[in-house]
Amino acid sequence: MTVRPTDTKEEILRLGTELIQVYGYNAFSYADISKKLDIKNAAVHYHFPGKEDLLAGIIDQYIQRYKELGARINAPGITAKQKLDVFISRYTDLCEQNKICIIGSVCSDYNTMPESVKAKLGELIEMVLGMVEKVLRQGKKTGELNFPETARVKSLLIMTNLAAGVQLARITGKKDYTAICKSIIDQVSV
Amino acid sequence: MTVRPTDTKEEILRLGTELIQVYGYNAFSYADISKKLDIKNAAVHYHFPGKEDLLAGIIDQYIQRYKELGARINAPGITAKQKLDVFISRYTDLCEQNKICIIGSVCSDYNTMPESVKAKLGELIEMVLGMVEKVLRQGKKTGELNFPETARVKSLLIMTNLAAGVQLARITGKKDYTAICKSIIDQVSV
DNA sequence: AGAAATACTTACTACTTAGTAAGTTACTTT
DNA sequence: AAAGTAACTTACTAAGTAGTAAGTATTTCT
Repeated sequence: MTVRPTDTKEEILRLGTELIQVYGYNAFSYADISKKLDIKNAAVHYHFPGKEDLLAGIIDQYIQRYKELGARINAPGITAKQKLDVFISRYTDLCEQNKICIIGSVCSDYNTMPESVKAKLGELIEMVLGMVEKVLRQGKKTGELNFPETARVKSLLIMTNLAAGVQLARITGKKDYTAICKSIIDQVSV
Repeated sequence: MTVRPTDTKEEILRLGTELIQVYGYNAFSYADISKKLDIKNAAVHYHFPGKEDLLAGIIDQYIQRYKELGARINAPGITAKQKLDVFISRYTDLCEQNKICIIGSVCSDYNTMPESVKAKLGELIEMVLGMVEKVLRQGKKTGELNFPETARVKSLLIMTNLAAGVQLARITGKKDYTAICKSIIDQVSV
């Protein structure tokens, strides 16, 4: 088992993710990727034959990372509030880099995507919502958190606040995003 | 004052708006517009020299319509809750047509836009937020509505719920959007 | 009636787009 | 050592992109 000579494929995924978060899916081309990585555009096609394959790969990687996050979160000794903070901080990180969530970004172009990618995106969203829902439900059960809505609906409210919050921050500034985050915490605090 | 022989310019604005709401700003071309309106693509360029001029025109029209909405809302005899419903129903209409809010749509492509359009988009958002904020503040004052946050922050929370709610509905279905709307109302009810 | 403006069409250009087929290099397996 | 495979590059194509210059028909102004 030798060290991989190159990790071009991973670099493409990384840059592709960034381009979606910064400029949007239909606003970047294979040329943008190949130029920045100093490879030929055919090299990008070698790893991801079509642009939809690249998008599928990016979403797959996102799903994988959320799964890892889920495993980390389930370690003992972490409070529900801390778990919720983990989700919020992912969006805060995006906000600070002037990026937006890929789900929100790709959603604008949703109707230009093939069914296979639409399904993958649905899988990702349901996973994230399910994870937040679980944290909320458990937090409510142990008395750590409190809110009048069901855990499912509260997860919808929180995730829409965060997703649109980072989008808004781009235009009106980060102050609004900060206020949103503070309110999310306040709303579930006992 | 005669009847305009054609209203091509308005048809372009209408179709452009629809294309942004359905496919996204960077996913449609002047050819999409000219084909559907059965005109030549140069005719679109005649009315809107560049694509950014078209986007600016679309946002201007949006601002105009929100101003009209604001005037209608200020008529006597309308309760704060009814006013809030007017805003919500605009998003509900979008949701039913599988469209998303142009603000949310264009936000993905924000960094591909010229400064002039960015400024216009900021103007639109501040206007909408300001209008919702005003409704909330007045409703709280008269005792019609109640919420722990400031009117500004509550308007941020509601608008992010709605904007991301219609985006989400595209992928996970309209049921989630309906639940979000119900919660928004419940949260401000006394 | 003549001039000017409006709202286009015709006919194009330069460029970018995703995508491909065939060749090259270097490492790995047999 | 030969064959195969992985990871590319070279060199191209067909289609689409925004955008323009010049011409035309129709209405409006003077």
